[in-house]
Amino acid sequence: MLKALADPIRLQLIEVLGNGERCVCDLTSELGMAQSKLSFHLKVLKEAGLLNAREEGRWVYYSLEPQSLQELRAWLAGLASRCTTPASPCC
Amino acid sequence: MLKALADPIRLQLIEVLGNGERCVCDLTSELGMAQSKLSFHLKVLKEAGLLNAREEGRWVYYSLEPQSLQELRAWLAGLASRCTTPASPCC
DNA sequence: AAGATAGATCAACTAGGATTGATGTATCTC
DNA sequence: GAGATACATCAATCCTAGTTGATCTATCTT
Repeated sequence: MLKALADPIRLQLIEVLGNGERCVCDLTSELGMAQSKLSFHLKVLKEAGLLNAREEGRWVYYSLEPQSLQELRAWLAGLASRCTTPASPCC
Repeated sequence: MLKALADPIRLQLIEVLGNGERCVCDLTSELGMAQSKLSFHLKVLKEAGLLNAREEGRWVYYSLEPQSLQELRAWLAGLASRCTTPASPCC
């Protein structure tokens, strides 16, 4: 999942979709990028569980999956809660 | 920063350091990996602002930087708060 | 049914990041 | 000072992930 987030184009997509659902053609024109490229990155994000796809006729609407965002936040919270324990003196 | 997290070895490091500060030699033996490899990944994480390094004599202790974790959580929270807006009908 | 449009998929190419082994630097012990 | 240990860095190789252009499928219009 984190791997999916680690690409500038996909981050851009996440930011845009952070403002709400969008159809692919919107995204294509908004980001001005080759359609196959966009499609590739959407697929990566979707397979990582970060996006929902809603098909409607010949259009597809993508949106962020809030649950996976929540998972990430919980993970980070867990790390933050324990990470300040000092090391026992080494070797 | 997300790019730094997007590597299985670095994730392992993050998980271990999530339990508290560790010295490099600890990490080397715990993860059973080449020292140069470990050093490379620690550097990536440090340059991303995710780790602190505390030098003490000839040892170096690494720990997570809670502030950067907090930044990430805030970012995710922002995304989650707005992402459910439905798309306006397309094209 | 023919043509157009939205979007996915594929194969070939490319490039950036990871691994490896060797070397460098600093600190410690004796 | 000599040797050992902890860690960082470097150059060369390798590999995976992204890009591109073409093609494919499905849906819509007329």
